[in-house]
Amino acid sequence: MPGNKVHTIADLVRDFGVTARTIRFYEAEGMLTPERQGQQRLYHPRDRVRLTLILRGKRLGFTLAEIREIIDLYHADPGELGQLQHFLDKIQERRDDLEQKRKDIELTLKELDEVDRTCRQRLTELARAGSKEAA
Amino acid sequence: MPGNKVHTIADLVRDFGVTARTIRFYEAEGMLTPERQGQQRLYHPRDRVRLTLILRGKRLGFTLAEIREIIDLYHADPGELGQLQHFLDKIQERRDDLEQKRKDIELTLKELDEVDRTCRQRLTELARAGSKEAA
DNA sequence: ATCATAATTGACGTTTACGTAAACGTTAAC
DNA sequence: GTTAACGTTTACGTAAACGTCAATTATGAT
Repeated sequence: MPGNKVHTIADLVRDFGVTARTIRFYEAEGMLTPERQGQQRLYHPRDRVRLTLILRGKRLGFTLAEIREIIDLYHADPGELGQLQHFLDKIQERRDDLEQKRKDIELTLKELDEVDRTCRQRLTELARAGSKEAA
Repeated sequence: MPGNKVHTIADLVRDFGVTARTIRFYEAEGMLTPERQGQQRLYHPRDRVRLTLILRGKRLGFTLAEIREIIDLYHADPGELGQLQHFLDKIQERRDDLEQKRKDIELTLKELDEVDRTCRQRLTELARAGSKEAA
């Protein structure tokens, strides 16, 4: 149960389906910051959240650098006014990017539906031909 | 005008925003099959379609190998019954994949919206504070 | 004929995102 | 007290997807 506990690296490996190497790599990249108990790493809920975000980003084809930027947006200090406008711009960039991906998905799904239909049609044709042959 | 004409590699570079190296690379990978006129390559509408599909796939984070599979689905010979079922399975895999991406996009967009809202809120706060200060 | 422009080929280089292996340090179990 | 299980560090390796030359070749303009 990933409720409120801390976790070992093996837990994350099990829960997220990635290798320990990968998890340490993300830490080396500054994207995870586990506590240390002597030599061992202890992962807090915060790290699990981040890992979730990282993997989600990966599924969408973002590079780690882009994912880092996105995560930074989430945790960004409000800061001063100029920074804020910059943030808003960054957010809009990401949104445009995601909207593009969404369109790409719709198109691809439509085309796959089309292929699927003709495929099933051909299937029933073959079935009919088969039953005739048998008769 | 990419109507029905054939195109040089420079045309594709211009129209698709990729380098000639990339285009030749895709050909070496068997994903484009331009006609040859002596030494030069001539790209037909078919190649433009494929390039479109390739770039769309890339935006969605698919590897070239995956993109190749998807394109193959589009042009797959109906073949025999066993093949057909296999195709249908492949199609379903891709669909599931795309649905997952869609969910990921929705989540990310929601979170970005959230960040955007708090960002704008902070912005108006700063604006009010600024106007008070001026008074 | 020559010069510029566009295209090709071949080869090596680069970045990203990890994989893999070796050697070492804990802790728990037997 | 040693062996097994788990974790760490260091370092080199690798696959994918091109980038970046450098050396040709063809073509059109002057």
